[in-house]
Amino acid sequence: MARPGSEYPTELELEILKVLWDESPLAVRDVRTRLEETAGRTLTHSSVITMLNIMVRKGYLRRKKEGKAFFFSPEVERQSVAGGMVSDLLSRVFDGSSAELVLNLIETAELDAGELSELRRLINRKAKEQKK
Amino acid sequence: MARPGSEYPTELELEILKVLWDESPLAVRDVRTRLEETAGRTLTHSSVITMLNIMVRKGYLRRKKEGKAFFFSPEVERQSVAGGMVSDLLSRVFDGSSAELVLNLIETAELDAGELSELRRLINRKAKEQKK
DNA sequence: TACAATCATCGAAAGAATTCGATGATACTC
DNA sequence: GAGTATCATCGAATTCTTTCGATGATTGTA
Repeated sequence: MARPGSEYPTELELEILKVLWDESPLAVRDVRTRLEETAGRTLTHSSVITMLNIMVRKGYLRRKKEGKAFFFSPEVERQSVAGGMVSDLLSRVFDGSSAELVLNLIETAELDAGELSELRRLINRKAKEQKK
Repeated sequence: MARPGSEYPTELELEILKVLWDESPLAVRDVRTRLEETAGRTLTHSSVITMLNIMVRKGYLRRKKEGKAFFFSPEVERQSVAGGMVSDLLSRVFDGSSAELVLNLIETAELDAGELSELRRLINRKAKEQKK
Protein backbone atom coordinates (compact mmCIF):
# COMPACT_ATOMS: atom_id res chain seq x y z
CA MET A 1 0.00 0.00 0.00
CA ALA A 2 1.37 3.28 -0.90
CA ARG A 3 1.48 6.84 -1.89
CA PRO A 4 -0.06 7.99 -5.16
CA GLY A 5 3.13 9.77 -6.16
CA SER A 6 3.36 13.47 -6.45
CA GLU A 7 2.15 15.13 -9.57
CA TYR A 8 4.84 17.73 -9.31
CA PRO A 9 8.61 17.63 -9.03
CA THR A 10 10.00 16.69 -5.66
CA GLU A 11 12.52 18.70 -3.73
CA LEU A 12 15.63 17.42 -5.44
CA GLU A 13 13.98 17.22 -8.82
CA LEU A 14 13.13 20.86 -8.55
CA GLU A 15 16.70 21.78 -7.67
CA ILE A 16 17.86 19.94 -10.73
CA LEU A 17 15.26 21.61 -12.90
CA LYS A 18 16.38 24.98 -11.63
CA VAL A 19 19.94 24.20 -12.56
CA LEU A 20 18.88 23.22 -16.05
CA TRP A 21 16.45 26.07 -16.52
CA ASP A 22 19.35 28.31 -15.80
CA GLU A 23 21.57 26.67 -18.36
CA SER A 24 21.26 23.67 -20.60
CA PRO A 25 22.11 21.27 -21.95
CA LEU A 26 24.55 20.16 -19.30
CA ALA A 27 26.53 17.00 -18.71
CA VAL A 28 26.13 15.08 -15.48
CA ARG A 29 29.31 16.42 -14.01
CA ASP A 30 28.17 19.98 -14.54
CA VAL A 31 24.76 19.37 -13.05
CA ARG A 32 26.55 17.87 -10.11
CA THR A 33 28.77 20.90 -9.66
CA ARG A 34 25.91 23.38 -9.86
CA LEU A 35 23.87 21.36 -7.45
CA GLU A 36 26.62 21.72 -4.95
CA GLU A 37 27.18 25.40 -5.61
CA THR A 38 23.61 26.58 -5.76
CA ALA A 39 21.72 24.12 -3.61
CA GLY A 40 24.47 22.99 -1.30
CA ARG A 41 23.81 19.36 -2.13
CA THR A 42 26.85 17.20 -2.39
CA LEU A 43 25.99 14.07 -4.27
CA THR A 44 28.09 11.43 -5.92
CA HIS A 45 28.21 11.26 -9.66
CA SER A 46 26.22 8.09 -9.46
CA SER A 47 23.42 9.66 -7.46
CA VAL A 48 23.09 12.51 -9.87
CA ILE A 49 22.83 10.17 -12.82
CA THR A 50 20.18 8.14 -11.09
CA MET A 51 18.05 11.20 -10.46
CA LEU A 52 18.59 12.50 -13.95
CA ASN A 53 17.48 9.24 -15.46
CA ILE A 54 14.45 9.06 -13.25
CA MET A 55 13.54 12.54 -14.36
CA VAL A 56 13.90 11.56 -17.99
CA ARG A 57 11.55 8.66 -17.35
CA LYS A 58 9.08 11.00 -15.73
CA GLY A 59 9.22 13.34 -18.68
CA TYR A 60 10.85 16.25 -16.88
CA LEU A 61 14.06 16.04 -18.85
CA ARG A 62 15.38 15.05 -22.22
CA ARG A 63 18.83 13.65 -22.85
CA LYS A 64 21.01 13.19 -25.84
CA LYS A 65 24.43 11.75 -26.31
CA GLU A 66 27.04 14.30 -27.22
CA GLY A 67 30.33 12.57 -27.85
CA LYS A 68 31.02 10.33 -24.92
CA ALA A 69 28.57 11.64 -22.37
CA PHE A 70 24.88 12.43 -22.10
CA PHE A 71 23.61 15.97 -21.95
CA PHE A 72 20.38 16.88 -20.25
CA SER A 73 17.81 19.59 -20.92
CA PRO A 74 14.48 20.46 -19.35
CA GLU A 75 11.44 19.11 -21.11
CA VAL A 76 9.07 21.22 -19.03
CA GLU A 77 8.93 24.97 -18.69
CA ARG A 78 9.59 26.81 -15.50
CA GLN A 79 6.41 28.81 -15.81
CA SER A 80 4.35 25.71 -16.23
CA VAL A 81 5.85 23.78 -13.34
CA ALA A 82 5.59 26.79 -11.06
CA GLY A 83 2.01 27.33 -12.12
CA GLY A 84 1.16 23.75 -11.39
CA MET A 85 2.70 23.93 -7.96
CA VAL A 86 0.93 27.17 -7.15
CA SER A 87 -2.43 25.85 -8.20
CA ASP A 88 -1.76 22.71 -6.24
CA LEU A 89 -1.02 24.72 -3.11
CA LEU A 90 -4.02 26.85 -3.84
CA SER A 91 -6.41 23.95 -3.94
CA ARG A 92 -4.79 21.99 -1.15
CA VAL A 93 -4.44 24.76 1.38
CA PHE A 94 -6.61 27.67 0.39
CA ASP A 95 -9.48 25.81 -1.18
CA GLY A 96 -8.83 27.55 -4.46
CA SER A 97 -9.00 31.13 -3.29
CA SER A 98 -6.14 33.15 -4.73
CA ALA A 99 -7.14 36.11 -2.64
CA GLU A 100 -6.60 34.03 0.48
CA LEU A 101 -3.17 33.09 -0.73
CA VAL A 102 -2.16 36.65 -1.45
CA LEU A 103 -3.57 37.76 1.85
CA ASN A 104 -1.47 35.18 3.61
CA LEU A 105 1.53 36.36 1.63
CA ILE A 106 0.88 39.92 2.64
CA GLU A 107 0.40 39.09 6.27
CA THR A 108 3.29 36.75 6.77
CA ALA A 109 5.90 37.58 4.21
CA GLU A 110 6.73 41.05 5.45
CA LEU A 111 6.42 42.73 2.12
CA ASP A 112 8.01 46.13 1.94
CA ALA A 113 6.52 49.18 0.27
CA GLY A 114 8.42 48.58 -2.95
CA GLU A 115 7.11 45.08 -3.34
CA LEU A 116 3.61 46.20 -2.57
CA SER A 117 3.62 48.81 -5.27
CA GLU A 118 5.06 46.31 -7.68
CA LEU A 119 2.20 44.01 -6.94
CA ARG A 120 -0.24 46.83 -7.49
CA ARG A 121 1.31 47.52 -10.84
CA LEU A 122 0.95 43.87 -11.85
CA ILE A 123 -2.67 43.85 -10.86
CA ASN A 124 -3.47 47.04 -12.70
CA ARG A 125 -1.85 45.77 -15.82
CA LYS A 126 -3.85 42.59 -15.70
CA ALA A 127 -7.07 44.50 -15.04
CA LYS A 128 -6.44 46.64 -18.07
CA GLU A 129 -5.86 43.60 -20.22
CA GLN A 130 -9.12 42.08 -19.16
CA LYS A 131 -11.10 45.15 -20.15
CA LYS A 132 -10.25 44.68 -23.78
CA MET B 1 19.86 6.59 2.21
CA ALA B 2 16.86 8.72 2.31
CA ARG B 3 14.73 11.75 2.23
CA PRO B 4 15.08 14.42 4.89
CA GLY B 5 11.37 14.34 5.66
CA SER B 6 9.12 17.22 4.88
CA GLU B 7 8.95 20.12 7.23
CA TYR B 8 5.30 20.62 6.45
CA PRO B 9 2.26 18.38 6.52
CA THR B 10 1.99 15.90 3.72
CA GLU B 11 -1.00 15.48 1.48
CA LEU B 12 -3.06 13.28 3.73
CA GLU B 13 -1.94 15.03 6.88
CA LEU B 14 -3.20 18.26 5.46
CA GLU B 15 -6.57 16.75 4.61
CA ILE B 16 -6.86 15.57 8.17
CA LEU B 17 -5.85 18.94 9.53
CA LYS B 18 -8.48 20.59 7.37
CA VAL B 19 -11.12 18.29 8.77
CA LEU B 20 -10.09 19.13 12.29
CA TRP B 21 -9.66 22.84 11.68
CA ASP B 22 -13.22 22.76 10.54
CA GLU B 23 -14.45 21.00 13.64
CA SER B 24 -12.79 19.48 16.65
CA PRO B 25 -12.34 17.52 18.73
CA LEU B 26 -13.45 14.53 16.72
CA ALA B 27 -13.29 10.81 17.26
CA VAL B 28 -11.55 8.58 14.76
CA ARG B 29 -14.76 7.43 13.18
CA ASP B 30 -15.84 10.99 12.52
CA VAL B 31 -12.51 11.97 11.05
CA ARG B 32 -12.86 8.96 8.84
CA THR B 33 -16.31 9.97 7.66
CA ARG B 34 -15.32 13.55 6.90
CA LEU B 35 -12.26 12.40 5.07
CA GLU B 36 -14.46 10.42 2.77
CA GLU B 37 -17.03 13.17 2.33
CA THR B 38 -14.73 16.12 1.86
CA ALA B 39 -11.59 14.63 0.43
CA GLY B 40 -12.98 11.55 -1.21
CA ARG B 41 -10.53 9.33 0.62
CA THR B 42 -11.90 6.03 1.73
CA LEU B 43 -9.66 4.60 4.38
CA THR B 44 -10.14 1.85 6.89
CA HIS B 45 -10.55 2.74 10.52
CA SER B 46 -7.14 1.30 11.13
CA SER B 47 -5.46 3.49 8.55
CA VAL B 48 -7.01 6.60 9.95
CA ILE B 49 -5.85 5.77 13.45
CA THR B 50 -2.36 5.16 12.22
CA MET B 51 -2.22 8.56 10.57
CA LEU B 52 -3.75 10.29 13.51
CA ASN B 53 -1.20 8.79 15.86
CA ILE B 54 1.65 9.68 13.57
CA MET B 55 0.38 13.24 13.52
CA VAL B 56 0.25 13.33 17.29
CA ARG B 57 3.83 12.17 17.38
CA LYS B 58 4.77 14.90 14.94
CA GLY B 59 3.06 17.51 17.05
CA TYR B 60 0.32 18.36 14.57
CA LEU B 61 -2.45 16.99 16.77
CA ARG B 62 -3.35 16.46 20.36
CA ARG B 63 -5.54 13.65 21.65
CA LYS B 64 -7.43 12.95 24.79
CA LYS B 65 -9.53 10.06 25.92
CA GLU B 66 -13.21 10.85 26.20
CA GLY B 67 -15.06 7.86 27.56
CA LYS B 68 -14.09 4.89 25.48
CA ALA B 69 -12.48 6.54 22.49
CA PHE B 70 -9.82 9.11 21.74
CA PHE B 71 -10.68 12.53 20.44
CA PHE B 72 -8.32 14.56 18.31
CA SER B 73 -7.74 18.29 17.93
CA PRO B 74 -5.28 20.37 15.93
CA GLU B 75 -2.20 21.52 17.77
CA VAL B 76 -1.14 23.87 14.96
CA GLU B 77 -3.03 26.79 13.47
CA ARG B 78 -4.23 26.93 9.92
CA GLN B 79 -2.71 30.33 9.34
CA SER B 80 0.65 29.18 10.54
CA VAL B 81 0.76 25.99 8.50
CA ALA B 82 -0.43 27.80 5.40
CA GLY B 83 2.17 30.50 5.92
CA GLY B 84 4.90 27.94 6.25
CA MET B 85 3.86 26.21 3.08
CA VAL B 86 3.66 29.44 1.15
CA SER B 87 7.07 30.56 2.25
CA ASP B 88 8.40 27.14 1.39
CA LEU B 89 6.98 27.33 -2.10
CA LEU B 90 8.29 30.86 -2.35
CA SER B 91 11.84 29.91 -1.60
CA ARG B 92 11.82 26.65 -3.50
CA VAL B 93 10.24 27.81 -6.71
CA PHE B 94 10.38 31.58 -6.89
CA ASP B 95 13.64 32.16 -5.10
CA GLY B 96 11.86 34.19 -2.48
CA SER B 97 10.19 36.70 -4.71
CA SER B 98 6.56 37.21 -3.71
CA ALA B 99 6.00 39.41 -6.71
CA GLU B 100 6.97 36.50 -8.94
CA LEU B 101 4.50 34.28 -7.20
CA VAL B 102 1.66 36.75 -7.55
CA LEU B 103 2.57 37.33 -11.15
CA ASN B 104 2.35 33.64 -11.79
CA LEU B 105 -0.96 33.56 -10.05
CA ILE B 106 -2.23 36.38 -12.18
CA GLU B 107 -1.02 34.85 -15.39
CA THR B 108 -2.12 31.30 -14.88
CA ALA B 109 -5.00 31.31 -12.47
CA GLU B 110 -7.41 33.19 -14.64
CA LEU B 111 -8.42 35.70 -12.06
CA ASP B 112 -11.59 37.54 -12.82
CA ALA B 113 -12.17 41.23 -12.35
CA GLY B 114 -13.75 40.76 -8.95
CA GLU B 115 -10.81 38.88 -7.59
CA LEU B 116 -8.42 41.42 -9.01
CA SER B 117 -10.12 44.30 -7.28
CA GLU B 118 -10.20 42.33 -4.07
CA LEU B 119 -6.48 41.84 -4.32
CA ARG B 120 -6.03 45.53 -4.93
CA ARG B 121 -8.00 46.29 -1.85
CA LEU B 122 -5.84 43.97 0.23
CA ILE B 123 -2.71 45.60 -1.05
CA ASN B 124 -3.93 49.09 -0.38
CA ARG B 125 -4.90 48.22 3.12
CA LYS B 126 -1.49 46.77 3.80
CA ALA B 127 0.23 49.79 2.28
CA LYS B 128 -1.72 52.08 4.52
CA GLU B 129 -0.76 50.07 7.56
CA GLN B 130 2.88 50.32 6.73
CA LYS B 131 2.77 54.09 6.52
CA LYS B 132 1.94 54.38 10.17
C1' DT C 1 49.01 -2.21 -26.07
C1' DA C 2 48.43 -1.56 -21.08
C1' DC C 3 46.75 1.83 -17.69
C1' DA C 4 44.22 5.44 -15.98
C1' DA C 5 40.40 8.47 -16.41
C1' DT C 6 35.44 8.94 -17.57
C1' DC C 7 30.88 7.57 -17.87
C1' DA C 8 26.84 4.71 -17.67
C1' DT C 9 23.98 0.70 -15.93
C1' DC C 10 22.28 -2.06 -12.27
C1' DG C 11 20.98 -3.35 -8.00
C1' DA C 12 20.23 -2.18 -3.53
C1' DA C 13 19.72 0.22 0.96
C1' DA C 14 17.12 3.14 3.95
C1' DG C 15 13.86 6.72 5.39
C1' DA C 16 9.16 8.52 4.65
C1' DA C 17 4.23 8.18 3.46
C1' DT C 18 0.24 5.43 3.06
C1' DT C 19 -2.49 1.55 3.72
C1' DC C 20 -4.30 -2.52 6.23
C1' DG C 21 -5.02 -7.06 8.66
C1' DA C 22 -4.57 -9.61 12.79
C1' DT C 23 -5.07 -9.44 17.46
C1' DG C 24 -6.62 -8.10 21.88
C1' DA C 25 -9.15 -5.29 25.14
C1' DT C 26 -13.56 -3.27 26.50
C1' DA C 27 -18.27 -2.37 26.52
C1' DC C 28 -22.98 -3.31 25.26
C1' DT C 29 -26.88 -6.57 24.45
C1' DC C 30 -29.75 -10.65 25.13
C1' DG D 1 -22.22 -15.25 30.77
C1' DA D 2 -21.88 -15.60 25.60
C1' DG D 3 -21.88 -13.10 21.59
C1' DT D 4 -21.39 -8.90 19.06
C1' DA D 5 -19.83 -4.36 18.28
C1' DT D 6 -16.31 -0.91 19.01
C1' DC D 7 -11.79 0.73 19.50
C1' DA D 8 -6.71 0.69 19.91
C1' DT D 9 -2.01 -1.40 19.21
C1' DC D 10 1.34 -3.66 16.41
C1' DG D 11 3.56 -5.15 12.71
C1' DA D 12 3.92 -5.37 7.98
C1' DA D 13 3.44 -4.47 2.93
C1' DT D 14 4.13 -1.06 -0.82
C1' DT D 15 5.53 2.86 -3.27
C1' DC D 16 8.33 6.90 -3.59
C1' DT D 17 12.52 9.54 -2.85
C1' DT D 18 17.22 9.89 -2.22
C1' DT D 19 21.65 7.94 -1.99
C1' DC D 20 25.52 4.98 -3.42
C1' DG D 21 28.79 1.09 -4.51
C1' DA D 22 30.16 -2.35 -7.65
C1' DT D 23 30.82 -3.35 -12.22
C1' DG D 24 31.68 -2.78 -16.96
C1' DA D 25 32.30 -0.15 -21.26
C1' DT D 26 34.87 3.41 -23.69
C1' DT D 27 38.32 6.71 -24.52
C1' DG D 28 42.71 8.89 -24.27
C1' DT D 29 47.49 8.43 -23.42
C1' DA D 30 52.29 6.90 -22.24
